[in-house]
Amino acid sequence: MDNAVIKNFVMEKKQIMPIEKGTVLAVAGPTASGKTALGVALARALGGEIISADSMQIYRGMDVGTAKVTAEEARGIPHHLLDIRRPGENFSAADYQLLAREEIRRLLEAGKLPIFVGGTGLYLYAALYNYDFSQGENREESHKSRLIRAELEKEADSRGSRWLWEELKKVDAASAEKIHENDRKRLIRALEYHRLYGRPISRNREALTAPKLLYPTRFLGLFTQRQLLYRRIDRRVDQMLEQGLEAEVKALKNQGLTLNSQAGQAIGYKQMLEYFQGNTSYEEAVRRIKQESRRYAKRQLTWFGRNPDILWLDSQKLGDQAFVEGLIRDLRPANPPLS
RNA sequence: GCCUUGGUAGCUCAGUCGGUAGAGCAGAGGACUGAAAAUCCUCGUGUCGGUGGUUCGAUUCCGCCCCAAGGCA
Repeated sequence: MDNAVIKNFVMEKKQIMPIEKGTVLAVAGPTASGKTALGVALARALGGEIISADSMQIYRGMDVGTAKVTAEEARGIPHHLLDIRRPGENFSAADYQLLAREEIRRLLEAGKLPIFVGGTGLYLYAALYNYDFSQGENREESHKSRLIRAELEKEADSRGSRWLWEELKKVDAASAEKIHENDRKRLIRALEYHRLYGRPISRNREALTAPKLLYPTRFLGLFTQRQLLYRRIDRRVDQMLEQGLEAEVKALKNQGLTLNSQAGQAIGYKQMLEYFQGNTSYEEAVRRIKQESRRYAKRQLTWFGRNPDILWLDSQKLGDQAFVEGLIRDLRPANPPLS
């Protein structure tokens, strides 16, 4: 009944070695597993700063619904890549990659430990591994890419996604083989890529199958027994409602947040917007928020579960002061020898 | 008390003119290289309310019992 993650859950204390200079730390895990608090604790103890890896916390004004760190929780630790877009603005994994790597460079130069904290797998991997989005093209091209995408979107509407798949097969058989004919988004991206750059998105097969870490990285994952995690998620959604989720979404709606924007797709926001439109009852909206959050957590576990670089920690032990102190002691860089 | 209609997968229900059953939702597993809190794929055995009878064979027909909803007293 329990997921694959538990199989990797063989954390032994002795596996944790002190971090060396130039290392990047990352804390991953499903929603509501305690990443935020652990990140702050590690940052305080190890001289680090946090780089958020969360596709929705980048939006200003989306606070309680995304469980963004509060000033109190941050305890003076700087958090980066939070609140960097207005809801309604678009943002991509490639944008994130660029910004995140900049942050890494900056922090390492300043002698700080960069600590990634977040649950968006693609963002985390885009920053840390050799993911290649063919970034670095100029503005014009990004504009062009948007046009191409809109065009493909239109064609898909009239001809169906099967047609997309046939098109892709003609120009990039390797991708067509990997992408299911119903997976419209990925089909469109693959075609868009080909039309834009004239080469298949699958060109770099080794990087695709065996991604490599770009920095010495210590990857921690938080594991929680499924039932317990679900209970925590349900409870947290209730807390969000108490903390004013409804008012937050209403305010954003008044500022123009809609269901078709990227930000409007966020769990909690989407369902509240639907409720405001009169499509669902309040109770139904709340039920869906909890359910979608649970499903999301499950997908996150699938995403991180197979990663052999991740060292899994039992999130239940995070409440145990001694456990956290022990973890910090193990991670703390060996003191330079008394010269 | 009598009549009617139901009792089938966690939930809502379909179905078997008698050969032990299937959808939706829920749930589980998986994929993921410019939307990723997005997008997509795969997975359905349950004393067919209980009990007796008819039958080679009953969840399906018949009797009785239990439970629920509605109606009549």
